[in-house]
Amino acid sequence: MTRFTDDYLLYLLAQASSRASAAFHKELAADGIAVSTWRILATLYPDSPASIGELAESCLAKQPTMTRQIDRLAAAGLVTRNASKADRRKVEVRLAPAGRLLANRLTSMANAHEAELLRKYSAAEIATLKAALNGILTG
Amino acid sequence: MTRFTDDYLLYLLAQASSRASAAFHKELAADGIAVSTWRILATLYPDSPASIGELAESCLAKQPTMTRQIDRLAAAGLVTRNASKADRRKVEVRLAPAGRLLANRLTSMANAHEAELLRKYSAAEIATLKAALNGILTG
DNA sequence: ATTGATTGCATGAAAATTCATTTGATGCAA
DNA sequence: TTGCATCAAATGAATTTTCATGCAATCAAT
Repeated sequence: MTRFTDDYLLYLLAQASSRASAAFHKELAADGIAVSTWRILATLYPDSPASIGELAESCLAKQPTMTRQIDRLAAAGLVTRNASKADRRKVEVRLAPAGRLLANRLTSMANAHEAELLRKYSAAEIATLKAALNGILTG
Repeated sequence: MTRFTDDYLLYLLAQASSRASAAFHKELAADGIAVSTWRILATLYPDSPASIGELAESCLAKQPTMTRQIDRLAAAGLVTRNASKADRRKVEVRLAPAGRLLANRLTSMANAHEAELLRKYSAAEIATLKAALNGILTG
């Protein structure tokens, strides 16, 4: 008897996401960088400010988690946090110079890793996969 | 300027996985079922015993986390835990009757949710997506 | 069989995440 | 305006997860 998960798309997606990221996450760990930190920097890079709520959604975390992550990154001088001009309830988070520098390095690593991961696929296959994933996101 | 993440495959994968599962996870929450519980039951269903380590990998958790999850599920009477005959270091976890009953209900819900999610795609598109994801897993 | 290394799981302590709630800001209707 | 519902973020408490480590079973080599 086969397992239920063998043909369950959501399981496949979660496993694929986890395994595809594993090698890169190991590189991050070797650099002492938490995955959550990487996600925040990647979201803000190169110059896209975001609110706490937007960061939480982008980084797959809850809002209180993100508030505390930004506490840490701000204390470390990687991001700045300012009340939004338009709506003072919102916090506008953006990369500080040190954060942009780090993000620049990490995104290079990420691009290299992605290229390696996709090396065995054709451009058409990759485009198909990305389109399908985007379809799930927008559907 | 676009965001780095806009075209980064690993981000796309993680987001797609999270969003595709969100609706079903909400159903689980309404039933008072933790996602981690669901993953364990789904892995064991219908009758596939697994070790703590195998469950951890299948459920995207670390081994100590899984030990504690199984503590809870065993206490709740949903799974049994026995030393493996072949290798007494290993713990053989399997569904208890109550767990199988629950898993049966949840997998039905999961199948219905997946069907709904995939309704707008053709069989060929779905096959392509699954093949690509499997490629990532085995690559 | 004995030694030494490895594997699988358990567990105490620490860290990260989340829940529930609060606080302050905004928008809207009367 | 005033009052009220809503929204964004912060925060204390509790839960969950993870790290570091320990222990017992197995394996490999002699």
